[in-house]
Amino acid sequence: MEELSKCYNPKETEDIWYKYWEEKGYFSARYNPDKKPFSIVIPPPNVTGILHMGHALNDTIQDILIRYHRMLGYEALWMPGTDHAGIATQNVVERQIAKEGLKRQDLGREQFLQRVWMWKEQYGSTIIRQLKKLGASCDWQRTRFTMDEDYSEAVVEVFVSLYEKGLIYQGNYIINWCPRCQTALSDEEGPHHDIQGNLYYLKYPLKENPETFVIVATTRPETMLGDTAVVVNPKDKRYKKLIGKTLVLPLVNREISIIADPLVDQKFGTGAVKVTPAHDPNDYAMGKKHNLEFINVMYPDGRMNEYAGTYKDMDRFEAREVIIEDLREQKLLEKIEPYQVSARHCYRCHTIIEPYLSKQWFVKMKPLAQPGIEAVKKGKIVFHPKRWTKIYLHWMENIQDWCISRQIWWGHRLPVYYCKNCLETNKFSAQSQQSADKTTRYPGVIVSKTPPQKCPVCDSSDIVQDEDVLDTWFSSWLWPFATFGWPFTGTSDVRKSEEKKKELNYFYPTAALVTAPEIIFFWVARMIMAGFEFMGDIPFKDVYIHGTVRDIEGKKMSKSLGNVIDPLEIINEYGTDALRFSLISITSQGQDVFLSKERFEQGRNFANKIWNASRFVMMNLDKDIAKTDLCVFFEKENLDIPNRWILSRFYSTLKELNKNLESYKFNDAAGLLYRFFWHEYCDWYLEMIKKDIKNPQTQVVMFKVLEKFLRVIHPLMPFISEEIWQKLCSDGTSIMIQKWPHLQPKIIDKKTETKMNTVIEVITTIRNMRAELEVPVQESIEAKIFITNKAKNAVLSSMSSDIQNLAKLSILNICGEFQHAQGQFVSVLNDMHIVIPLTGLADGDKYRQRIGQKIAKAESEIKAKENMLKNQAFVERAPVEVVEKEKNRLKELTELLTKLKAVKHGLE
RNA sequence: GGGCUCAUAGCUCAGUUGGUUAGAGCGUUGCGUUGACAUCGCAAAGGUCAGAGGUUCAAGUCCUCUUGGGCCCACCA
Repeated sequence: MEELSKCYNPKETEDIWYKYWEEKGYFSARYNPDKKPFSIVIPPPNVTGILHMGHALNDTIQDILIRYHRMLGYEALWMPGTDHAGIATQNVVERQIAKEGLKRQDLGREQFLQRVWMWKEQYGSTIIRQLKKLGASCDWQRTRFTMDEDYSEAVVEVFVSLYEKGLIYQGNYIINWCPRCQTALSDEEGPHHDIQGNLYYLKYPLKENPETFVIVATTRPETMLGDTAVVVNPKDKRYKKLIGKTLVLPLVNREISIIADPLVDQKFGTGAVKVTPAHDPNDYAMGKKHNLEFINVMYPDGRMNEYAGTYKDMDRFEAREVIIEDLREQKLLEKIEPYQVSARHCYRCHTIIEPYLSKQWFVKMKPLAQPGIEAVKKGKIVFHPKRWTKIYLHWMENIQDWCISRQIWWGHRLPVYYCKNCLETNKFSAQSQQSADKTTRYPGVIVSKTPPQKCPVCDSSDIVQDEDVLDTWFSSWLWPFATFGWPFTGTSDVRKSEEKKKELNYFYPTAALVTAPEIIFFWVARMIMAGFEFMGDIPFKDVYIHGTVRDIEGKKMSKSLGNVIDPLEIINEYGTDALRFSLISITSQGQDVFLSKERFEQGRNFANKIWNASRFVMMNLDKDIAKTDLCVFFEKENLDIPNRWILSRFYSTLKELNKNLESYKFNDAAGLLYRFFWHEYCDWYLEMIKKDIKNPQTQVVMFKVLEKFLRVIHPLMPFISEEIWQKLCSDGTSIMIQKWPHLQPKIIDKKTETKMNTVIEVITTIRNMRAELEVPVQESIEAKIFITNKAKNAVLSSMSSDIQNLAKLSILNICGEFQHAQGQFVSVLNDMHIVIPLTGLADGDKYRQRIGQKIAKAESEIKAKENMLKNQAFVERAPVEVVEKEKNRLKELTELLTKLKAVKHGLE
């Protein structure tokens, strides 16, 4: 065994051990029929990602689960990888080329994509390197990327399969359009946020009588240029007579009619609603229902188009201002009221989304959701904490179709091809889109896994591929099985693909999915749907949802707010184990995590404590002690109280620890280990055995408990546990591959724990008395303990030298019946009197006061208990044990009070 | 509009199915550095558990309402 330096220095060891683990292949997992599988797929971080606290928390939890199960003897696989993150990555590269004064259109699709791949090669593994710093024990050889060739095959397979089942369709609908990213988005990608806007009341003149108006209220007046009707409630008396009449739309002078629909709320605004079918989902539905015209008045970039007349080329918000001014001039503006509007925003660039009519591809979700709903209801998939179940189910039960086409370049291109000839031929013929036949459902549209050489309908070879790419989540939702190589079409090597299938069967379904609440809909729910659809089974059994990492003020950590605490900085300053331990210990079940830098000191201090205690043990440990078998040793039953106690405490702790880890209570696990090691092993056990440290039984127990502690702390603090393990138990193997300690219920010994508690209480009481008497630590004093209980007397007698040591006593007498005497300081501890002679010590003012306080407290408690027991209802209705307990407690209190009073009396 | 979540010591938070005297870390106060650790030790102070009502023999814990934070969902122009 080597000398250890005085402080734990994480920087010197972490990288070395990480490299060692990786080189030894300890992270890799493969098909192994002799072991049970335990697998987790990482929520793939964006390739553009850099490690933030959210990742640090998320991945620490997963690493704990993986390391724990690996030690339990499972074949533990943690599947790593990154997500191509369509819009996010495209934005990053666009910004990069913007520095060269270029737009992606300047480069053209192919060249631009080349630049993205270059970027990915250069920076795409940043987050992987950072995960390694965190100690993540992923099977890196398997690292997947959602744009890998074989992964792309999975995406195509899925698209074609869903299309053939009729679950993917194309159509013109109002979708969420980001004018900045210039792409369609799914509903999930356009979260609602309130903005302060206005409700504008516009006057639309009646054709037959331009001096009378219908007043409509709108929050987006610029859309009025595309209005094709005004709708009122048929029951609305104000407008009944006007239904069917014609209005002249101001500014554009187009005639629109007044129609009636019961959906209109008479109480809102004026009760008359302008209808812009091409710019609002409700209006769209209204337009469909009443056969209205759809007039799109904007370009994709949010500027007004040729249908906007004189407002052409103005930005939508500029147009809003100008239109309002123009209406005001024409006296067609009734009023403007401030109004809070809830508007969707692009989740990538936060631009206000424009509901926009366009032709997109959609997935029919209702049929896919059904098995996912049942699985959760039946408990085949369990959310932790439970409350997310409801949120998941609510979303699944109200699921909307998923817009999956994106008008960007970076991503999986749709496996959709167009036969120009067919498109041309069918242009003017009214085509039924209801056809069940996948080849004729959309004339001219060919959906195919491989690019078709010629059109199956007309044989033309004038075929082009759809320009759009798929939503990133359309590839992510396949992650739990596509990462294993599904659908295994890529290789012609049959044996290899058989092997891959075997692996998938072995590791799928995965054990748990660990993630933050933000992506339950984006990802978790969709993975469940894809799992059922393509694997016929759940993708994971447990979903553990942890909290969001926030700053100390409760704000979400984000770069733009500048409130981030960089995990790498913490690693640099305090060490990885400190980061991991601190993060875990403040994460209670799914509650958000409020972080400040100081929190990491606790982790660092704990690491240092482990380090120094280990150093102490190693300095005092005889060689070869490691070989002694603890069990045999324990069987002899000749262990003294401290040794029995610490063993019992270890196994008691282990029992709780196992429970906590199984139920995802990581903060409890961390707290348990912290308290055990610091306050039991170090504060009491090591202090107690110091005086006789060469005692052979102590040597063994001291070593064994430390060694086992290192194993159980390893999943939380992998580096320091390895570093010490290597020095303490140097048989050349890593702690990573050791067995998790086997629970030994026989060693849990509550009697010994009780005995030791008595000793601890006695010592604490004497220390307290010393402090009150202001006796310096160096000064040894005399003390007596009076106890009539023979068993307790025996315990204290056998431990008297320990008590003397830890309470710094020169003489300790353990006697029977308490005798009152003058000039002594007496404390009453349960059934014991603890006495310090006052000769040469400060007078007992403080002490007299203290006794008075204790008497008052005992009296008030006794009164409460007496009242409780006098209460007939309590005695009759409470369980017998509880009543018994209260009676005993009252008895104890009464005895205590008698003693306290006697002591006080003796003082006077 | 609907839903979730939080409010416990000066600060940040634990507190299982209701059952003795409500816990931890940090901070505060006092004492302490000859050999594991000052990233430390010993001891202490500090709480009418947000407010009101209810259920119960018994409420920090269950129910209702109120107040104040945070979050999510939602087609009311």
